[in-house]
Amino acid sequence: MDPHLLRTYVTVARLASFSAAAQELGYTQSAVSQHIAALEQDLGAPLLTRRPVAPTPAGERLLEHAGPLLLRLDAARADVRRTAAAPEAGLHLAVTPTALRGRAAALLPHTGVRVRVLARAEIPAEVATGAADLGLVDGVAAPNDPLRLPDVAPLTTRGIAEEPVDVVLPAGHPLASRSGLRLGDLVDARWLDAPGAGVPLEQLRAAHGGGGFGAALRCDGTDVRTLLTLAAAGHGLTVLPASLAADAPGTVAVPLVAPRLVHRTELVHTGTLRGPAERFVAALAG
Amino acid sequence: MDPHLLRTYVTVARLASFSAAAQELGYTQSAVSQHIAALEQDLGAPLLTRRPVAPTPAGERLLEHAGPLLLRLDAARADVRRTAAAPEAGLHLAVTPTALRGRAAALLPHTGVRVRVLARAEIPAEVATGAADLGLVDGVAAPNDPLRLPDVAPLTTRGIAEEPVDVVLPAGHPLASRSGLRLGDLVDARWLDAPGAGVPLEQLRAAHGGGGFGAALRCDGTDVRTLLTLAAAGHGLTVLPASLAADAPGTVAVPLVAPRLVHRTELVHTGTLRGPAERFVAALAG
DNA sequence: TCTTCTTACGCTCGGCGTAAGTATC
DNA sequence: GATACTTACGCCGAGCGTAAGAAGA
Repeated sequence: MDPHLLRTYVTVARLASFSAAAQELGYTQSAVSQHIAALEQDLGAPLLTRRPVAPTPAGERLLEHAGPLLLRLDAARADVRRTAAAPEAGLHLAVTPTALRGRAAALLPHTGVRVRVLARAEIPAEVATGAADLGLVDGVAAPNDPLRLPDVAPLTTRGIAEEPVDVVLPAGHPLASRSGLRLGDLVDARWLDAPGAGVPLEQLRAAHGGGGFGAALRCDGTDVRTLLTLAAAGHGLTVLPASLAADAPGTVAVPLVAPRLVHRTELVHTGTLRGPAERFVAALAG
Repeated sequence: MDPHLLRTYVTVARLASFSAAAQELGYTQSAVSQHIAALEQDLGAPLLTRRPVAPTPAGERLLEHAGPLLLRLDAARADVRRTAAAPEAGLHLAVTPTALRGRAAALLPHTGVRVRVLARAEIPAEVATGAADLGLVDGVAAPNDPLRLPDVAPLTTRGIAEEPVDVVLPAGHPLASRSGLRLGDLVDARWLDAPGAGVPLEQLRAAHGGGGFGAALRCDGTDVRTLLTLAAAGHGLTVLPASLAADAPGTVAVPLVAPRLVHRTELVHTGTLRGPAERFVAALAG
């Protein structure tokens, strides 16, 4: 299971074509054919049907494994090189849309910072592969409970902030006058599913334990303003950290009182911090 | 980063010797030397000091990555082969010491079953690499909260049982007459650390949020009886599922009432179940 | 001086490209 | 018959072993 062969395989599967994959990878189409044949021989099972080119059941399984594997391989290489290389001058941050606020924002150095806003699930990979020095991720969890992040590599996480969670309702919503809301009362409400910008419904479903939280509208991307616009227009509910939910026009923020949940922000980094990243983390801790 | 080179590297690091690693791997010592040189060139950094042979900082990082990487590689290969191969006749279970009870035990087929009792952390790897068809893992968690298992490969987990958690005290302990105990009152107690046999202190620490739970005595292995003997002798406290804690001689089991925690048992398997494993899971679900 | 890793060198085999073959649409 | 994957074959380089070299204990 040479990583090269694996990479060829995922490319072929993605493009559903040997010749297109060959072109993308800079091989001849013959070489790609030989790669796939070698993999199939090694694993003792056909991985692709030809004409049309599509993964077999065994191939589907391999595809599920291949992504994380190649990612981890990249992460390992990046981590080792970074450990050995001289610390860089700049500071690259990868953050979720609602994670960079408060102390973290205040303590950011004033020069040499680059910030990338990404969806929650992409942050660990970004940090692991060295595309970012530090990640800031947020989400809802039980108090003092760490967030559940995809583990693409051995990363260190540390909670840096917790605050109450508000439910965002359109102004005039029947529940908008309540002083507190229980998640159980909202299981069957219309919800906005915006895993990139807001809190994934999955996390609410997990916190409540079980089903419900059907998505009325799906919103991709990392723009919180759009999410709030949709909430104000009554397309569904969403949750936000209390300090952020307060000043969204056209909406009312009501504290979520049960189950006991907090909006938690975590810092994600590799064990080996140096340069500006190290100073920023030290400042945050001190 | 050829996996072969990686495997050679971890072997050399483990044995702290090129020649010993060569012998173990069936290479000449020259080949091992070339492997390490190739890796170091590829990664652009020295990984080992020679004489004595020990990992450099960069090498330490690589070691952290290498284990999970090679494990995932094994898991991928096993998964693909299993998907393609004919379903096997027997049923291999990998279980933690206190996970195989109740319905799961009752519904087990009467022939062709092999059970291996392992520490919690080893079960996912066992299932992922195909050494077991199914895993049963237990631990404490918030109600309806999934257990946090090391993710070595894309595995499917499903909760199959939850029950109250008891604290096991030696008979005559000052707190033994209480009707319920709060975890917060026990932070500074003497605890038994038996990650293989019982609930890891780490999980209690996480549930309580913060420090404490110092280990008075460490007990390795997967034998619950020994753990209870130690508890009865007053070497420290431990927690167990209520149904199990009740009948341990020389001890008193007191329900843990806060924070709200449950002893949860989960089924771990790959997506592709067949043969006896599939029937067993279906029986458990139905 | 002995042990242990490194380097030199030659051989073999793996892997790529060219080109011919074959199967499907 | 055109398109797209497979197979044949030759070439080059990667990787292994043998053996000589170097460096530390």
